[in-house]
Amino acid sequence: MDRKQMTSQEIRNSFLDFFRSKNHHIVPSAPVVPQSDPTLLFTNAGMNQFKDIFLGNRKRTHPRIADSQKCIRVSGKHNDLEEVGRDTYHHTFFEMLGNWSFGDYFKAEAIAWAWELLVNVWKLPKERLYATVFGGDETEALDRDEETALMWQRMTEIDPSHILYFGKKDNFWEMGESGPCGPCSEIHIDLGPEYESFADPRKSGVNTGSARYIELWNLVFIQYNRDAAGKLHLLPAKHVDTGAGFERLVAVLQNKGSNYATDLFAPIQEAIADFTKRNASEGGEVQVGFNVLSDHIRALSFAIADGAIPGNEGRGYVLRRLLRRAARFGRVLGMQKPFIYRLVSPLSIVMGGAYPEISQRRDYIERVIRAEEESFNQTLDRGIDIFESQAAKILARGETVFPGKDAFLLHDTYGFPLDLTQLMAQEKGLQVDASSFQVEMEKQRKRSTGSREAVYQTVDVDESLGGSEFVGYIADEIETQVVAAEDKRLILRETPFYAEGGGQVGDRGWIENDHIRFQVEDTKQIGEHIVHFGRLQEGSLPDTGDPVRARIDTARRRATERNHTVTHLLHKALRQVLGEHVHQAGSLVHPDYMRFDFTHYEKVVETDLRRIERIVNERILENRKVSWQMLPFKEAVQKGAMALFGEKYGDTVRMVQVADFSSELCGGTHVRATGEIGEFIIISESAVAAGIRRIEAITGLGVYEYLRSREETLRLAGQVLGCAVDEVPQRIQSLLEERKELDVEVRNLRQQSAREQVAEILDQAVEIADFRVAVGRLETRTMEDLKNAGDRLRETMGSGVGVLATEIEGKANLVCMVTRDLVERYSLHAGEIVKQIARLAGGGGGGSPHMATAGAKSSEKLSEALSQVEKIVKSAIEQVKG
RNA sequence: GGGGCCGUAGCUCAGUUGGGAGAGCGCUAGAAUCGCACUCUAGAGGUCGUGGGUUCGACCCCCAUCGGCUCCA
Repeated sequence: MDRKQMTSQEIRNSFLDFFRSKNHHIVPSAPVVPQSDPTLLFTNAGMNQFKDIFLGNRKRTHPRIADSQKCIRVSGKHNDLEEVGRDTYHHTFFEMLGNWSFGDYFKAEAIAWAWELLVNVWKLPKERLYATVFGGDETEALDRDEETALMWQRMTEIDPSHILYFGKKDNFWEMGESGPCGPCSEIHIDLGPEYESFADPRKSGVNTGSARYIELWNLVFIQYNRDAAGKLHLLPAKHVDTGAGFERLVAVLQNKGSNYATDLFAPIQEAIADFTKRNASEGGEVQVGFNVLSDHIRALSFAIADGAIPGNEGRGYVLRRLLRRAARFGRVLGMQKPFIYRLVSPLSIVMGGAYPEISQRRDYIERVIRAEEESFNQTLDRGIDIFESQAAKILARGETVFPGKDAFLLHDTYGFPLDLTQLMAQEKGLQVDASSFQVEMEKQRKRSTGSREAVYQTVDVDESLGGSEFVGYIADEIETQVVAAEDKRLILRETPFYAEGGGQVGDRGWIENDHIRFQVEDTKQIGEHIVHFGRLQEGSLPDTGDPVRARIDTARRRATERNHTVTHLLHKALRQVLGEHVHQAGSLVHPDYMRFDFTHYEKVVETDLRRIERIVNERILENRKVSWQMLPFKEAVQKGAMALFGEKYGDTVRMVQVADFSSELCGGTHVRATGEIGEFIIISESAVAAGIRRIEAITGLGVYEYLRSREETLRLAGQVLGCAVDEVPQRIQSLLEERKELDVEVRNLRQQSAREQVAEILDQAVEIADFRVAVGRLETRTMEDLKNAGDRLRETMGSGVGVLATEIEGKANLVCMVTRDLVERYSLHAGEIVKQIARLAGGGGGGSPHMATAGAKSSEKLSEALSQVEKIVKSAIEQVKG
């Protein structure tokens, strides 16, 4: 093949340039961590960010769009994590090139352009290209997609014998259980016989799993909507959704047999070779290790850059698993200490150009990865300890099998990987029972098969009335019309209600007219509609078009605004005091308080907190003007507006400014001038996760109430202590000291009293055989005292049995002592003796041979029981003698 | 979302049918030394994660809850 070799960067750009020339609007990649889709762990396909358009929840902004989308896939039917790194083309992180038509062009253009780009621009040999077409499905009553096949023949120079039909599994695309779907057409390339992975080439071909034929591009023609019942309906507007796996494309265009050999991975692999002094060409597990590390570092870095953090659930747990798998292969390469974080640097060189978040957040990504590597080492150390003691037991029994159950326990409870267990077992000459391990694993899978189906919320709206214009920046109430009404949900043409977003909670309030009164409890955005959730207090559900007055709870909104604006002040103050590495990592703006999460590697010291608090309060006192404007994204960034990483912004953005101090992109509502905030205090500073701190604070009347209640508490303390408020700490100090002295004194007195009482009881002791039995009641306050008295008795009586009793809160308490010599000589057992006494008193007890305690609910029969002690001891001795 | 394990002294952890809260390291003081380290002796330090319940009695059993670790989705 004669072709100028393009770099990956050039290939990416040429794709975008090509579609730009076909009137496509180029958009940036959405974050890999979805901001507003809880059904999705990670962005896993190019179409994710356009889902709402397909569902009809959001209007298109452009009829034609193209982009390169970063994606992460770690589980799913064709993506087993354990396989990544073992072949040449599966990845956890990949880029998906795509072009879209929203109700604009359809099959013909999609096919023609794909062909043009592959053959004319990228110069791929046309005789090696194949096209697959949907072959119909009887159960769905769908015909063969002959239209598409015909277009391939007419519009391209493809070899007609290379047009192949496949079934629903390969050539019918669906988003989920329900929703938009349609047939698709894939383009595959034959890399040549040298890539054949089957012994018998006759079995090989497109869609057989042979490494020789690989898919380059999938063109999806969305023309149906599957309803909840599973039935297909033709869509009024047809869409095109295409996806080309970037890494494969680069491998093909750069003539490499493996994605890992392309310039996307090579620099990372070189760095690995440099650190480990090993070489991927050694093959086997070493090569797999190189692949795994260079793959996983991409997924980890991009996810962390977009705001995800390793943790123990959800997407955080996915990251943790990726890192641990990488670390495990690091060990294969002889690396015991953290080093994976050092791969962020070569990655940033490769990808930093196309995705600046990687180079900009490099330090932070490295810190997060390193911390996680260190924590994994701890997990391993713990696992090794457990394995060693387990293995020692097995060896001691002379066995050679390490039970699968134990291996599973190590894996399940302590996170110790099976292959490590196997390796360590081997070194000790043990064999892990892998099949019973798998049995346990299967049980666990069955246990947790909690079906979680994706639920897509949609709303039916009469589009002719327009819908959901937010006017809340300037108005608290407005006369408008109902656009849609459902049980507990209302949509208006215009609304002053702020929908939950950007950390700010949704507004509450009322929607009413002469006939109805609807109380709004929360406001949320679904697609492009602002939905008012609440309940009808009066009247019945309004009709579409009915006039209503919408009115927010202004007191609540004003309080929320104070907390929102102060978030911006705090953000800026944090950066001034702690440094520019501080980035917002989440926030909650509530009427009662605000919560602000930000990136910072250590606890914020008290003096810094006070400085931050002071800066914010100074800005409040200066009563600076707060203003906002809509402007193009690029312009806003040029003006120095702070944008959040991982946040998806449109072309035009809203910039909120606090005069000469802060400037942020933000859709939330704010006070008009900082003076409205009143006052600001930080309530707490804490850790959320490694590298993320959280500040909680309050403003306005909240501060007043907080300080008032503190003041009241302090005042009460002073009152109780009988001193001035200022003297409270001192007073407490001296009281504590006094208390300590009294404690000592009381203890001495009690001991003295116990000594006297014990001496008296000892005087009245009875001789049995060659020892004494002392029985008596005394006055003590606690069980502790009684036990101490017992100790005293045993120490002074030399050889004997002592039973002491007391009454505490109406209950009988007993303690029985037997001196050591009697325990040995007569096998006397204090526990047994006390049990019998307690039974007589209507209670229970027990203990060790030399000391035991017992009790009963009432002390009524106590004296009677004590009178039997002598008898009980005697019979105990006789049993031994006899 | 469903499981498993763990929260005991400043740190690492023991604590076995429910019957007096422990060890090692660290800390303080003393002995020894010219001084330090080592050593020896003594001591301080515990709401046994939190809240309920069962029991005469709970670190231990039951329920709830919070936090950490971990596996599966």
